[in-house]
Amino acid sequence: MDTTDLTATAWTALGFIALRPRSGYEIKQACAETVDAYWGVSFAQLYPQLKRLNEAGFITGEEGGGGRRQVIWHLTERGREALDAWLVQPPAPPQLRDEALLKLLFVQSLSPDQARLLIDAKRREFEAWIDRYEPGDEPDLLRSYALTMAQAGLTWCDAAEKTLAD
Amino acid sequence: MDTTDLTATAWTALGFIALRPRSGYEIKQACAETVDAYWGVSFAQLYPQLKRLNEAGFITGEEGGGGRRQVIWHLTERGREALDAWLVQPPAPPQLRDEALLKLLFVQSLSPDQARLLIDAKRREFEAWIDRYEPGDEPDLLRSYALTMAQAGLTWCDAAEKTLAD
DNA sequence: CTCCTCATGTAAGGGGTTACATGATTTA
DNA sequence: TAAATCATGTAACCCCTTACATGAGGAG
Repeated sequence: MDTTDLTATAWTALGFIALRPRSGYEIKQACAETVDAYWGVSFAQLYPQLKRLNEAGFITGEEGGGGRRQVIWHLTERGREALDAWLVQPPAPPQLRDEALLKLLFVQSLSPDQARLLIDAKRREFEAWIDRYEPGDEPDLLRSYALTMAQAGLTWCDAAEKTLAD
Repeated sequence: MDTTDLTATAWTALGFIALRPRSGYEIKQACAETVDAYWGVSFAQLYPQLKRLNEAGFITGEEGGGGRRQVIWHLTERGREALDAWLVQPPAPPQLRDEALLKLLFVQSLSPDQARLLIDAKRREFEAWIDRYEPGDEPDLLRSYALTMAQAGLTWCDAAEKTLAD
């Protein structure tokens, strides 16, 4: 009933369960395949939150039929309502922490060599994104987001190195 | 001596002090003007960390001469060495949490209207970035980073809305 | 028979945010 | 003289991460 103690991780889990019934392990996998880059989820947060979602009556557990022990979570009607209510609330402002950019601020005027190293690090990062979120078959807004940003990042890397060359 | 208990906030403060001597309040201001968007710093973290930097011998405090009570922090030689050592270490991978994108994942196939609202929210965010990091006089790598990303974000918003129109 | 993957959890610690508390000084 | 800004700090809480713990099933 009291949804105040649900963390963002809980809503993430609820969202994936709404797409189709899953185990906690599968939710983690789904995160890794989709929102990984801008939304981290760890088991240590996931399992306790699943328990809370269950207590709140938003999901129900079903023992998996396979040989391995697992619990498949299903969305309840109340869970659907709670999820819909959460989805229409204005999203929290994005939070990011990028140590490379912070360091770049401090070295950009002092040491062009170190600045170049930091830019290289970011370049590899963006290239990894592009590899990872390669264009797929179906149109996916998140995939295209990651790709657009990564491509822009590479453009910035080129420009930044050119700036340093002066 | 023991630098292990210094948080990223401490290194941020040290970096700004290295640029020129400042008070804690001025460090906060400098963050707000530069790294704000991708590196949050709060007073509650800042002041204790300044105390630790002082205990470690990385900075020394000087009572401000003005009417108001304030401490101006100066970088020591050891502080410079520690900062340089930190700067050359490989930067930690960036961490971001964007609730809008998470919600978008869950509504993109179900409710185009809600998806449009989320895209609008991101659009306003990017526009705010562009206003805030308006091109300045001197070439600044961080400013251009923010602007490049914001512009790419707007491009994505347009494309995403077009995708939804189908 | 060993190792990797599947699968679910617990314990401890850490960095960060929000809220609270205080007081002087400038501005309207 | 009231309000906004300057300026420093503390207390409580919260979410997350890392590390640890356990055990079964499949692959080689």
